[in-house]
Amino acid sequence: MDTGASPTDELTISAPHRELLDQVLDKWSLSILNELCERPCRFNDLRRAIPEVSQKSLTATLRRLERNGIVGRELLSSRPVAVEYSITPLGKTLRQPVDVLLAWAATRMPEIEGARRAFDRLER
Amino acid sequence: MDTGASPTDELTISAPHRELLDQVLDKWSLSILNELCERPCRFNDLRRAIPEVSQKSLTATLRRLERNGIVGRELLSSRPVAVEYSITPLGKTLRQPVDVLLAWAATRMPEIEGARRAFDRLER
DNA sequence: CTGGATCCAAGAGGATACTG
DNA sequence: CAGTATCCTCTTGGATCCAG
Repeated sequence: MDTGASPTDELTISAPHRELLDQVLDKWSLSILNELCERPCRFNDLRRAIPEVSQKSLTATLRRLERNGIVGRELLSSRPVAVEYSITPLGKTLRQPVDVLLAWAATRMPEIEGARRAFDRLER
Repeated sequence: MDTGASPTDELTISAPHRELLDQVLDKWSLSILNELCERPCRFNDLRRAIPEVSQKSLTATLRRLERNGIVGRELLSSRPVAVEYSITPLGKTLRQPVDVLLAWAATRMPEIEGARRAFDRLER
């Protein structure tokens, strides 16, 4: 495997890409994706699974993910309204890149914590 | 090394990891990394390279990246003060995961724009 | 049960002025 | 040149109440 990066610069970042990643990698999206990758969930299932998120933020995040085609929303019944959220095929393709990122975070965390301590020590 | 996590959920997200990714993938970090991956830069070089960022945000982002060991800061002279920012070895390890993410964004962008249009059409 | 509407507090971030 | 300090605005997000 070639880690030598592309000869030119694959890393160039455009505004639309930045915006997309902002929408998809925001504070709660990863936790939601994590839940929905395991099983479809109703609204309150997600609230229970991620207790720190407020109802408002959960609604907003789900709407955003739905708009971007990452999660699907299905009306199940309509008397005591039931809604089921699930991951879409497109959403599943996001998992591998995110896993790479999480793996990086996990591996490098000790180094980074060391850097933080060194920085804080000097800066004080 | 196995931390005891089940083999199927690599995607589990912990608070420290989330926080780390927030610090390192925020609005301006990717553009800064992009510049510094090509060459070390002085403060105003970066301002010119990324005209949309304010001085305040640039300072804050550089400080944060420096604290996390992603960029280095070197005082060059001291009469008309000169400072050079550069990517660290740790910072370079971030490039591959970010590239994977950007590649995802680039390939999936058409699909996502389609999803957005469909959503907006129905919701209106 | 799902989620819209409203109010409010806290933080992010821009503009400007000033300093070593 | 490379910031720091201040002010001020705008957004984000929590809490609460209400509706289909």
